[in-house]
Amino acid sequence: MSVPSHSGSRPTLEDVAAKAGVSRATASRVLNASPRVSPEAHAAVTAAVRALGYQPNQAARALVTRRTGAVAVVFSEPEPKIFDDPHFAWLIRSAARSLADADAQMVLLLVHSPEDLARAERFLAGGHVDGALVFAPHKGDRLPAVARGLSLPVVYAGRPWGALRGLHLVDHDNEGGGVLATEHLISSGRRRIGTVTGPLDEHSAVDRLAGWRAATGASDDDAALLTEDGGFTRDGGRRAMAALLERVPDLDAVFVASDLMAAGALDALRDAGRRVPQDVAVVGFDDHPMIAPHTAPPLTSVRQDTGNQVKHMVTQLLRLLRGEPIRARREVLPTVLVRRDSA
Amino acid sequence: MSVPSHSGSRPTLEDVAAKAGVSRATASRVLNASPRVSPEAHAAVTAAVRALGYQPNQAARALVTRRTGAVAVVFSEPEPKIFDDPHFAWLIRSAARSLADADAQMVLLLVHSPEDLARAERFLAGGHVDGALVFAPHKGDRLPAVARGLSLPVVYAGRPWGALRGLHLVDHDNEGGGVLATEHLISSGRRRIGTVTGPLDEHSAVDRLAGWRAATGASDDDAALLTEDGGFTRDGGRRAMAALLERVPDLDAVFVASDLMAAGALDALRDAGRRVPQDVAVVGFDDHPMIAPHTAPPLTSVRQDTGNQVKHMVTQLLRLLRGEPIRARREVLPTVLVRRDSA
DNA sequence: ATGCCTCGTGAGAGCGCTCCCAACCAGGGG
DNA sequence: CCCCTGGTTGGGAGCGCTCTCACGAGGCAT
Repeated sequence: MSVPSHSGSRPTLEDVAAKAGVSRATASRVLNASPRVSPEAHAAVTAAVRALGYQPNQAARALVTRRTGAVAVVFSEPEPKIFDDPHFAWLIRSAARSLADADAQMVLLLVHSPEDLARAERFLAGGHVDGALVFAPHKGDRLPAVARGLSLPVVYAGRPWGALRGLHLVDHDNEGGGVLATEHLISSGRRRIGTVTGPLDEHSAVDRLAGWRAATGASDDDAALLTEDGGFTRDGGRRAMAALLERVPDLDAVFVASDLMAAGALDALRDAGRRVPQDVAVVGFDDHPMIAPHTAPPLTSVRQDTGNQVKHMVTQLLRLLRGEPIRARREVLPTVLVRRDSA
Repeated sequence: MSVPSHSGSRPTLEDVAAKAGVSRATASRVLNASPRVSPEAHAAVTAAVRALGYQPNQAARALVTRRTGAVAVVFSEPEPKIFDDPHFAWLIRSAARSLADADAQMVLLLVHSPEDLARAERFLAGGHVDGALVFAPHKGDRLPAVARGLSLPVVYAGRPWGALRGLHLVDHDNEGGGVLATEHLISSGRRRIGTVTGPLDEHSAVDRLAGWRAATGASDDDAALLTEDGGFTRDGGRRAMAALLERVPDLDAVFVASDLMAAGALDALRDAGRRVPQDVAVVGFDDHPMIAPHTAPPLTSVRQDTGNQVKHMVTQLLRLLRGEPIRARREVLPTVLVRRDSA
């Protein structure tokens, strides 16, 4: 039964080769754009591919090349967070675009629970993907440790907790951004500058706070007084702002470590009857396109270019996959201040 | 060179079999939970798997089984939409959860442009996935036609445009929901009831409008007067509400076809100095957990259970994949009215 | 004319897995 | 005592592809 092509199923490379009158090897060369193929053979194979509607079998290809062409994008965050915070939508979108541009498939893994983690580990170890982009900012998250044991190329967003040796990551200059924001407030004459921080189990939150601290030169006592955790949520920002206002009535400026929290802070300020920026100046962080330009008043904010960050992560991962020596294991992207009306 | 296991690379089934002292076939049987394996062989293989840290090679498995264990989730929407509208975050999250529960991998495809469409087609045709969940509500979208030519099991969210023959889909009872909302307004004594619709190139928007029309029994003239397109965006909802208010000053109720638009409509009503619900009663649609309970006043809304819809889509797709006869090609999920304070 | 290199090509060996088929080893009935 | 049955096992083919290797044909220098 050496039937060359059973009409029912998808055509194989064998069928293409037969139709083009060349060997399977030559057909494969054409498909993989090998240089050493005669123009005639190339034309014949191309025509056969088109005529047959041939599509390479990815599983067969992956089996021999040991490459799947897919990349996992892993978010390790509590479930509500990932889906309230518009920042994540932005990250997912950026990842989708960057990976599509690189012709890599994006496999999305959302890790909320220990079971999810076990599932993700199994998946990542299973050879389904060539590498992974990991978003796991929280202290105590087991994902980085798990990923490390996997011998899978991984690039992190921001600094994960724990040992950084040998990790590849793309971070933003969070501390520099905090300095930028705070110095802007100082140079516009503000004297009593508070800050609403993110959860301090995330490096980004810690670093932004450090920037504020460095720029204000606050004493330990002042820092304790002028700092309030807003948990990177809108409600948290509102509550933190209200608390700050109560504790420090003469506050005339605040650096809020995310735009989402800043939106909440603006609500709190409005409720308290403070005018922005006349009574209290506000600087946010992220320059989120869906938030910063649309608050009342529009928010002065530290821009972190999320799309760019993800693009760098993809670039770094692709380099890793190609086995190229990587320029910098840890990339730190700059942040800039975008001035609007709130400060 | 018949070296059984080269220590550098991942262990293969061959290695497991050797270590367990059985044949590759028996080892395979254990892994695939075949019944006809002796307890001893089973134990030996299980132990070997654990000892070696064996992970099946998915590519090899996919090559022979012709199954990848992955499902594509395709969103065909203009880029801004997918990422402003919290509804999409909700959909993605639901899909991630349902597919994870089904032990299927989720490959996310975002289609914004013709190039994206071509890429998606190539991907879907390439045998990377066993099936697809498609969200392509807009009239004129080429995706459903493309998908149809692919001989890939597909389940749609809502009714796509074009011929429905042979399509599998899970929809909500949008018209019924529109009736529910409007009758609630009527029964609470409202007489002049307008509606803010979604873009009428989506069936869901058309159906909700039809529900309003059926319940009000509006004449063509009245329908034209009392209807305004809000485009399923917050700003659109605000503008539509403002337009309606201007055109029909004695309006005392409005059915807004999405919560996001309803939030905008509430802004417009506030701007116009109308009290809700005293002057104008408002009913939304979606009962989105991030919006409806948090507006001022909290929104009475028609609940459509998105998580449930996606779960049904996954169930239907899995059935399709197993080759089981499918109960209903077109499932229509009920909607219920959730009363809060806005109507 | 002879050697050598380059170029295009085909044969064939796998990649790691599943699954068909035949072989095997009991034990029980004829 | 032999055959048959039923459960368990291993051999081996084959999924569709890539890639190494060897080979023939031509071009150039010797």
